[in-house]
Amino acid sequence: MAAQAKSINRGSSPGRPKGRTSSSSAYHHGDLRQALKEVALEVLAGPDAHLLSFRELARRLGVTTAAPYHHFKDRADLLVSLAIDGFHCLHASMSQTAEAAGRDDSVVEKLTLAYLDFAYEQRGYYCAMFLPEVCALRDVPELRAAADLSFDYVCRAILHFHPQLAEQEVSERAVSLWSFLHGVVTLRAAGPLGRRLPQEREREFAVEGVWALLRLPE
Amino acid sequence: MAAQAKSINRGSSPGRPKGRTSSSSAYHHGDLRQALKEVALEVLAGPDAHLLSFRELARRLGVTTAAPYHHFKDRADLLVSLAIDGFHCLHASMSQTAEAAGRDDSVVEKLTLAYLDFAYEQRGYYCAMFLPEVCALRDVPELRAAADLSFDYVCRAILHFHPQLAEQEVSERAVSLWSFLHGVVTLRAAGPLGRRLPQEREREFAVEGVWALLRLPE
DNA sequence: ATACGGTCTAAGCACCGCTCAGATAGGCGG
DNA sequence: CCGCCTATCTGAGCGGTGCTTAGACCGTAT
Repeated sequence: MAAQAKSINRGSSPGRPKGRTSSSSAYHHGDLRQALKEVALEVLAGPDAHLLSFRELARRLGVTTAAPYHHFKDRADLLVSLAIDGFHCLHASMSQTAEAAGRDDSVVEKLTLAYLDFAYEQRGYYCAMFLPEVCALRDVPELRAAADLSFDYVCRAILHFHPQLAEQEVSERAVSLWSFLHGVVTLRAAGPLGRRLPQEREREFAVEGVWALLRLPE
Repeated sequence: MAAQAKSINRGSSPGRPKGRTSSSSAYHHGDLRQALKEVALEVLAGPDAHLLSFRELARRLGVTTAAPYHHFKDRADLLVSLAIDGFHCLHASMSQTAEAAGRDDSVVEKLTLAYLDFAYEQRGYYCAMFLPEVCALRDVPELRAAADLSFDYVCRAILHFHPQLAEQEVSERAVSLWSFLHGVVTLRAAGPLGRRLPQEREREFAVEGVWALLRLPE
């Protein structure tokens, strides 16, 4: 060890913010807040997500362990921030999908696949969104609002198929779809699905399940 | 040399194992391994599950921080041990339920409710079973075997309702039921269900969802 | 009675989250 | 131009954590 951390951005010229990094609050690092979020996402998406630590993030970015605390109140603050971004991202993904799909029944299938794609391709976000420590803070208004954005979108999609349903019933239907898909994703990540449900069957399987839950007797 | 262990419980009477704690391998503590599991379950079931630590458990039991390592290889070893117990417990619960229910359709409802009851009443076990760090170790043969016990039980129950289904299809159906129920439990614990699905509707709601998934077109 | 093995303690290493005093850099009014 | 102000970052440090090691202790087998 030693060496390395000694003087990284102190070498010759003083300013790290060299080329005026285009935008943001460029200072020593450039935009440490954004950089922290990006690196955290990478770690969350990896296999060793549970050992995500502020110190590790700081190390990767070449700053001291105290630096992150000028951009996030604490560890949970960063995770909640990522979860909010994640819900916005999921909502955007579903909106785009539905818009491109038109009004026929295929939208159900497309939205289902969009959810799965988001969960797997944006695994960092998905993890942050459903991390126990984040869920425990669901009272944070911004987080709740972001989550409602996605949920309400699903509700509207259901209402389009069952215009006669009462609000409470629509809401329940949405919960049941979300529970099913979240369960599939979680159990896949947890491992036990590996042997019982081949990966290549999963998407078709999920769509079938969603249809079954949508067609519940009314 | 030097040092010499001060002698803490050497004072007057030597024995820690005083009252001959009734059974088990009574030594200093009595049965530290079992005691660790029980206290860990309590912590896991509580709201601050994420700060379960060996040191905390040792503190609660009045032993030093190194003592637990003579009974469990490491933290994960204890958690896996609890998860195995949990799967056995779930299997036992489902078996009893089904046996008491007879052969009619009501068994589906009873098994569904048994799963929910287990998840909520044995929250410590349920948490241990689906903790990310535990799921990552699903290769441990004993853990896999315990999990298969419950899963295969569900498969047999499905086969009873759809005798003509191929093995792969039965397995998929079981996955879909499990995903749905696990999703409901997880989202309930995560928070977002709170406002969308009243607690008193949850059991009925879960049964309806299970029926829908069971009746999938074949 | 002695040797032995399972159980526990004491001490310590490396890592973690988080805090605080102070150095540094850039923007502001004078 | 200067000096001040604020945001940012560093270095050091506190208490907590997982895990290891050396040694003390107990109960039992020999």
